[in-house]
Amino acid sequence: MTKATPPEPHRALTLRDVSEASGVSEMTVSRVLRNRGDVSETTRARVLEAARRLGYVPNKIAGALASQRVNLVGVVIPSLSNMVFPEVMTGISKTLEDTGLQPVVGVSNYQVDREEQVIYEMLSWRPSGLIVAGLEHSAASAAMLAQAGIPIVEIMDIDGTPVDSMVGISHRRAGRKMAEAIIAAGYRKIAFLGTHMPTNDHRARKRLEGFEEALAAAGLSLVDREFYSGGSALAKGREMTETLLKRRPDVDFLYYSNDMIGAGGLLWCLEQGLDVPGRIGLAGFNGVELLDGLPRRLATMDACRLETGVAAAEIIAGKRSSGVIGGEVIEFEPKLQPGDTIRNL
Amino acid sequence: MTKATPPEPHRALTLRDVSEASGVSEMTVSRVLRNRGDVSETTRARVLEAARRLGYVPNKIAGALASQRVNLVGVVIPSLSNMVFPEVMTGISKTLEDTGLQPVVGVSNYQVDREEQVIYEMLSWRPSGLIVAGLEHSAASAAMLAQAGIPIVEIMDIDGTPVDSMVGISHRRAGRKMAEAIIAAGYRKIAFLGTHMPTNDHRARKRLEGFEEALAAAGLSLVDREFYSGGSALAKGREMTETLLKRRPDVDFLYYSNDMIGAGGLLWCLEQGLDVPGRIGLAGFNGVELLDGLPRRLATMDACRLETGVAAAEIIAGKRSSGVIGGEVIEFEPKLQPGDTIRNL
DNA sequence: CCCGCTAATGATAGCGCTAACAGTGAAAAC
DNA sequence: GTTTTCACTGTTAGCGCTATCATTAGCGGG
Repeated sequence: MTKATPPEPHRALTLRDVSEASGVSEMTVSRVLRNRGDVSETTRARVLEAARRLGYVPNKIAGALASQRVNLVGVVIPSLSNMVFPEVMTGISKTLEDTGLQPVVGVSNYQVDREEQVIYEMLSWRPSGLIVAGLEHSAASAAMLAQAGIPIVEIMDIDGTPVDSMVGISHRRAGRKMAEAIIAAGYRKIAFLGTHMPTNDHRARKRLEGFEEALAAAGLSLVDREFYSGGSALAKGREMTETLLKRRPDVDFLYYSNDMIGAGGLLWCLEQGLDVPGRIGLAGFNGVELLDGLPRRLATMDACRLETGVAAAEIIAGKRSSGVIGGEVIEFEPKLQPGDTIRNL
Repeated sequence: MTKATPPEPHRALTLRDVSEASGVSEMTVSRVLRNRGDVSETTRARVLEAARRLGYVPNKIAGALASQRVNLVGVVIPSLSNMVFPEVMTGISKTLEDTGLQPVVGVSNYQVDREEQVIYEMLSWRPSGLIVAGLEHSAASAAMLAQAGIPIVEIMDIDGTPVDSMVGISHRRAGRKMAEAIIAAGYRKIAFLGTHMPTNDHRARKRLEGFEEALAAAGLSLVDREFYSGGSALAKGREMTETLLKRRPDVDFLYYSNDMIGAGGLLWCLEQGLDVPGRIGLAGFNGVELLDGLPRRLATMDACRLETGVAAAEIIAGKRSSGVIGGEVIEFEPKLQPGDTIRNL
């Protein structure tokens, strides 16, 4: 801890400073800096030079208040650390890039009350739109969203009723589809491994519900299940798989609630020399990039995260002029990626 | 795309609406909503009830302009998708939680000009402080930061001169330390595998420089090197390792610029039945959680990301009253985690 | 030579909130 | 009874910018 360069104490610069330095009115400076209205080339050059020389940075707070326009789009997601939301963010950022809108991220940690705070905080900055992960919110959150008077897009789940618009896949249907593929491949003693329920991960829950529905429709039911929470997902997948297979050696398929624990399980099975997918099959969910590097490719189901981000951002940016002004519903079709861990049909 | 509940067109509520609904002045409403100054219990209750009933959300734009205070802390990082920045964010968020400050993330994609834009955008919202990853910025960025008049903390690298404060580890030293451990363990034909240089990943570059310095000091030099860019890091690690070992079968140590490609390499080596760490040793960098689930634990070096986030946030929040007002320098000591892929000394 | 027009610039009035100060009434002190 | 005090509430004046309208100069046409 030593002393370095202490920043000089500065009164923050305002339009007036630039205006005085360039000999024109504040209004003209404002016009130059925003490229709005007619300004002569010479004035423009003089103003820009002065602004640059002084190191002027406009005050958007004042600008936003005066113009009643804020170029921000709030994005409320449960977590940054599980690889799935960053990809949605990529889609959002890319789409917003050429619209002058800027995404602002808030993280709710899968907690309803935290989400409520984040939404409140975001709305208090009067953004141009809000993208929220999931359809399940506290009553207060839902009320705020409905009242906000801006486009709201709920993403990554469409099994429910949106406040305004929604974009994503049906997790219930994704679970069903996976179960059908597994059954069709001839597996019968199927177990589930996932995050500890009931968490507030509604999407994982719906997936499992859909999965069990499809099993039931085929006269089957889950043979066993194993849950975890916290820790390294890869390591947990490994442990859970070992535990479960020790308990029920007859199981012939392991359905994981996400790819990370699935990858852990796959590594364990391969180490044990188990015949995958002959003796036992495995499948995860999400289609994370990581899987490409595994010794064998885990069967999974793509959640269309990039597309979801893109479509959500398009709705906010008004790029998707379908005539409808709000309340759009866009469903993507999750694609099964059979990989190498499920028998060929 | 169907029609759902269209949000009713609302004129946004203001303090005046709440004030009229509760029969007190706007000022009193403001006081209640901010818990500031003396307000009688009965008035407070009336105001809160009215605010709640109307669904009032304060306008922070106006509040910030009037009070000249913004409870935002800008965080500028190169990427969200490589697992390392989310952990820094965790440290920042947790530390800021009870200070009333809110982190706002901006992503620069390892591009200098993009970083400049993001910094400009952030500063234009007049945040209470700014946390920026790295010490290398464009001249314009550096000037803006120096002028901003708010605490600036550059993180994750201390090999250079900060604008104001800096927190992190010395990557040069981390590279050196790893090289020394490898040499001490008796490895002599050492190769490097990493991201394609020169990227704008200055930290990886400095690590390699330190690494080569230490090799040189022991009379050694890199036997070979291999670079990649883009794609699944795990898969790339696998490919690069194969390529490199086919080219130079005599190599006895592989130093990876990050854990993800290291993990890919490790998986490949194990599949090939190579004797790790006897015949060949491996090491990565970063200490990602993922590694815990691998069949063998990759040697790595912890970058103290959580601590870095915490300390940076503390500086901004003024929690670290070391007497010094700015220009703090906090260095963390990267810890070697030998794992199972480097011979015991 | 005046009119009408356009291009360029300036003056004025807020945006919705809060800091700072100015009351107000009732209880406490003299 | 009068003054002081204190707890509470209201009034005023901006914060730094932009929307809107007003003004000026320049210029070609009749």
